This record gives sequence, C-alpha cells and structure tokens, in this order.
Amino acid sequence: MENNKVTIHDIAKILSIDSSTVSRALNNSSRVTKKTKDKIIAKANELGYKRNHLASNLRKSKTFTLGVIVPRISRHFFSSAIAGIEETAYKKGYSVIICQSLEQLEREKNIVEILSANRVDGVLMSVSMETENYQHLEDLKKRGTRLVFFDRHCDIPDNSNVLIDDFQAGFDATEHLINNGCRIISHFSGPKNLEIYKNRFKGYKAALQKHGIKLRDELVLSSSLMEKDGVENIKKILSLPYKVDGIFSANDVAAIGAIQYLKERGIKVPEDIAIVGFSNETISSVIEPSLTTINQSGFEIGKTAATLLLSQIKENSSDIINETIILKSSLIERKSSARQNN
Amino acid sequence: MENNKVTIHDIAKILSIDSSTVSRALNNSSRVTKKTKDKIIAKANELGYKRNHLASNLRKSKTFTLGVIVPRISRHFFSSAIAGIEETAYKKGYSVIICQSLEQLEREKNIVEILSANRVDGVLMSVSMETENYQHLEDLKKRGTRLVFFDRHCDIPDNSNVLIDDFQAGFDATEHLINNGCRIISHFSGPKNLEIYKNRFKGYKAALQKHGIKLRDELVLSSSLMEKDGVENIKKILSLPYKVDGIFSANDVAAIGAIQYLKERGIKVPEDIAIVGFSNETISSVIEPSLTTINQSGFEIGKTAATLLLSQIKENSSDIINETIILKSSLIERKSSARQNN
DNA sequence: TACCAAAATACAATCGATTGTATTTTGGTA
DNA sequence: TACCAAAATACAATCGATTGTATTTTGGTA
Repeated sequence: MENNKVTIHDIAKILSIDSSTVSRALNNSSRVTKKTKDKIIAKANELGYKRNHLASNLRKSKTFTLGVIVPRISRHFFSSAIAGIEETAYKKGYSVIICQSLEQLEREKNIVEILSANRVDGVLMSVSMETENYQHLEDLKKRGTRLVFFDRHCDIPDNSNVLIDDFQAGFDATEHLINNGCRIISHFSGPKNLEIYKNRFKGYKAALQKHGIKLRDELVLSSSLMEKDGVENIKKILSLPYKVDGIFSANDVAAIGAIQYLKERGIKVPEDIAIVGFSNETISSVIEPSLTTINQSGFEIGKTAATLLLSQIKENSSDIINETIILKSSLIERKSSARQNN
Repeated sequence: MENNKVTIHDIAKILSIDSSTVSRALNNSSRVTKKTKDKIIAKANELGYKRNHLASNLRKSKTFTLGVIVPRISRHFFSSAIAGIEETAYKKGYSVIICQSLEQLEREKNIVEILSANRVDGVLMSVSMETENYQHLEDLKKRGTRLVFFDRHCDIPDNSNVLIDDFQAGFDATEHLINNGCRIISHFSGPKNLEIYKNRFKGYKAALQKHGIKLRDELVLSSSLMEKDGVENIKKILSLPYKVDGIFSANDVAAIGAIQYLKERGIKVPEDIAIVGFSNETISSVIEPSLTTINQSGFEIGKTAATLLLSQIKENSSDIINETIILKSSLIERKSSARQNN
C-alpha cells in the first residue's frame, strides 16, 4: 500500500551504495558508471521509487511550476488562455497552478502570497477589475518571481506584457460603425483603472476625431461590463433626448445584454442601432443577430505569454529584457452592424 | 531585491533566539510566550519573511495542493467544474494544479506521474476518451493519493465518484423524443469504454423498450462526439433506406454539428427530425433552433467533488468510506424537439 | 533563601534529494 | 610490481522548516 515511502536512501542501503551515487545515477550523471546506473535504475523500478519533487525543489530552489491568476476561470477567453498556457508549460516540463481572483483585489493579494509561498518560478496574470494598487505585484517581483501580464495589464514600469492592440482595435471597431453610417456612437467602457479599457476608449475617441464627430461625455458609460450592465447602459442611452445609432461595447457580454434588451423592446439591430462588441465569445457568432466583434485568441495570447515567461525564467535576472508583445486582432463583421446604407 | 532569502534562521540569529522557537512563534504555538511571539512577528514583518512552503511541506509531507485532470480546460463544462473546484479548495486553504489530458492516454499517464511526484494530497479527474486501462490510476491510489472521479469515471472498485444519473438522463431524453411523436430514434454515443456513454446508451435502450420500440443497431453510432462526428453521423442516418425522426446525442457538440448540416440541406428541425443533446453548453440556448438538452452544472459537480475529496484527505486511510454521489440533472425543453404532434 | 513544578526556550534530528570535495578504485604504463 | 592520472564512488553539508526531547528560566511556596 505505502510504497510512496521509497527514497534514494532505501535504494542505497539495499545496494550498499551511497545515496549520492543513487541520486546521480537517477539523474543520469556522467559521474556514475553504466553498470552501476543500470543496477540502481533496475532496483528503483522494482521498488516503485518516485522522486520526491518537494525535496528536490527545496534543494534546487526551483519548482518548475508557474502560477496563473485570472479573474474567472469559466470565462471563455480565460479558459482558452489557460489552455494555451498549460500546453506550453507542459511541453517544457512545467506545471501550472491556477487561481481566480473573482475580480476581487483582496483575493488577488492573497493568491499572490500563496503562490509566492509555494515558490512558483513565475506568474502569469490578468488583473482583477478592482486592481488599482500594484504594491502586491511589485513585492512579488522584488522577491525575484518573474511576472508577465496578459490581456489585462498594469502600468508597472519595466515589466513584460502580452496584449492585443486595444487602441487599434477600438479605433477599427468605431470606424467600422462610422463607415456603416453611424454618427452618434455610444461607448460601453470598463473600469477606468484598467489599461485595456483606457486604450479601447482612446481608439474610440481617435476614430470619432478622424471623422469629425464630436465626443459626447454622456455617451461614454463605464461599468463592470456584465450582461446586466449592458442592459442598464442601453436603458440610459434610450432615455436620451436624441437618437443614438451605434454602440461600441468594450466586451461582448455587455453588448449581448444590450441586444437582448433591444429585441424585447422591438428596436432593430442593426437598422436602428448598430452594435460592435469585443472578444469574440463563442456565443457571439450564434446570437441573433450575430455580433460584430474584435477577435482575440485567448489560446494564442496564453501560449505567447507562457513562452515569454519561460524564456525569462531561464535568464539571469540581470539579463532579462522586458518586452511588450502586441498580438494582432481583427474585426469580424457580422449582422449586428451590417446596415443597408453601407 | 532578494528578500526572498529570509529564513527563520535569519530571524533567529538577529534576535539571538533558537530557530525552533521562531518556527513555533510563527505558527502561533502556545509553547512560546506572547512577548517573544510579538518580537519575532515584528522582526519577520520587518524583514519581509515569507514561509517557504517547500520546506514546510517536505517536513510535514503534506502539500495542501490538489491535482485536477480534465480532457480539455477550455470546454465549458470542464472550465465550470474547475471553477467550482478552485473555489472550494481556496476556501479550505488548498491550491489547485490543473492539467489537461487532451483526450490522450499517454498524456494522462504522464500527468499522473507528475502530480504524484509533486506529492499532491489528492486528485480529481475526468478521464480521457482513450482511457481503457486503469493501471496508472490504481498505482496512484496505492501510493496513498486520494482519488475522486467526476463526470467521466472509471469502473475502479472501491472509489469515490461524483456523477449525474446518466442512465436516467438518457432515459428522459429518449422518452421525451418518444412523447413528441418520434418512433425511429438514433443515438449518437461516445467511446464505448467510458461509463457515462454506456449509461446514457442504457437509458436510451430502456426508454425504447418501455415504449415497445425495437432497438436497431445501425441507429447507434459511436464516435468522439466532435462537431464533425455529428456531421458524419447525420450523413449516415440520412443515407438509410428509411426515415429517422429523432436523435438523442450524448453531447451537445455533436448534436449541433448535425443541426448545422440539416439546416444546410434544408431539412427541418424539429419537424422532420427532432434532436436532443446533452450537457447544456452555453451555445445550445442560442443556436437556431435552440437545442433541447440535459442540464448538468459543471460548477456544482466540481464543488461537490472537491468537497468530497477534501473530506477524505482529512481521514485516515482506514476510515475512508468511498461513496458515489449522483447529482440531479434535468431535461431542458427547447425548440429542437418541440413538434406539433406533441 | 531553597526548592520545585510549570512554563519557556534550546538542542538536535528529520523530511528526501543534491552537490562540492575527499577518498578509493581502476587500469594503463614504465 | 610500482606508480599515477583518471574514473568512480563515498562523505558530509545543505536547502528551510518542523518537532520530540532536553535544558533553562520563571515565579510561587515553605
């Protein structure tokens, strides 16, 4: 039952060999002769020996483990990113500890502590909506843990990020609406502290400016971008004394909330109001009308972020070159923005 | 920069106290006087001391870590289950290492080795489609690691499982089709080695029998239940010399593949063929026609499985009572099966 | 002040593997 | 056979924290 107790010392004792030689043999060191190695490996298999990584990691002060912090595992974008991270890590012999902040700063701080105590070799994260203060992340870096942000990043100096070009995507989405004849365009934005939402908003602003459309502050609505927020937003928009003909939502979920509400009210999308979302959730291609959105591959972002992190883990801290990788994203045109006057 | 090097020995030396006392103070032992504790804790904070879990875990031979193995993280059902597991584990102070088998037995075996080497306290898993041989799982148990299956389980004697009643759900789905006037009903089944698919098939068979409908072997199609398999299956069904009027698919993905193909061919769902799926993926409520399916809450299953595993970890191995928890599942009636003659 | 039990603290071994250094063995050469 | 460099193996410390036992300190009582 309990053959998990076999250690190199047991093998050493049985074979009347020193445990250091056993260790070297099992690590295929050239300092041990083939004959001895074979004998040791045979005995190890016979006894069902499994190396204890805890001991090994402690001695080497390296865990071959990455920590991943996302706001919510079950969101499609994040589970795809995790899949990309896991695959990349697995190939390089790393394990992945997954944690979710559930958008709470307190939980995020606590998770950072736990990962730190477990001595993960690096952390990949997408920050929570509440994260305005970066002290816990700066501390983590000070302790020598490598950190790479993906998607939702922080404005920490000298850090690596894997992002999409939120500014460009925001610009493209908004210009697409303008090209489809929209002139009064609302923007559903996220929490103001997050860079990605700041940049999507900047893209929106730039597109309006390019086309000589005045930015109206009351058309820019910040929220947590949940489905209910989309509903609240669209209600506000509909109560305005003038007619809004386009919406650029900083995520799909809020856009879908708005679409559902508009459907209930009998207001036509895209004829009355054209809508563009952001993220390309699975549901977006299936909903009626299908949602025009910005495609961002979570899998690709996760893979890239993990590759970057692993390359940094190999370097000495002095040799690390921080970089920000911007992945391409593209507008997927669907029915929610396809107007006649296009 | 490198204050990750602070150990209890550093604190001990600075305060001229033994490291064992420091350790006890930081663990709030009653063997250390309040005055000493305060002094130690103050100094620990000052130096930015973080306990090294590797060392602590090695000594205690307990890691407060659970391993989770799923076929694919990004599948909605599994990411929901993982979310449920993570939340439960987090509350009890456990971390979660997530791995995906990608439906490959080789990868699954390797993952089991890795988790075992990392000395996780327990493993929660849903086996891959290729898993026919359970040796690697029996070995894991022999080494004293607790194991709980959820959803896709193995027929290992004396093990704990958290499942839904696949037989009953399969029965309900099939009877629902019969009640909607279907008489020649095909079943899309999964790999034959998996218990869940065996049981769904048994439910299908029992419903047919109850209503005096003969089981035709050529109407039961086994596959990996991907979207393309759904397309292949429906092609086979359409090429039969008689007309099939109902399909019970063992998952939503294959059902959706079939629906899309039928739409292309201009065959009406549910009028010509009624379809029932299984799992209630997000997409299923949104597709046209919306898909009647069996609802299974991944979050609930994950939560229940984690709770069960954690309770077993606390017990001595001799005191463990293995149990199989069957969660309720229910049929969600949508358009894909709503026939006039109902 | 002497004594003593209880409380507080120190000592030392341990979890299992790794690794720098010291010692022994091997096998070739003079 | 003596010698020696190279190869193989053994010794011993170490990674940090924990914990059973031994020792010291405390503070109350006779």
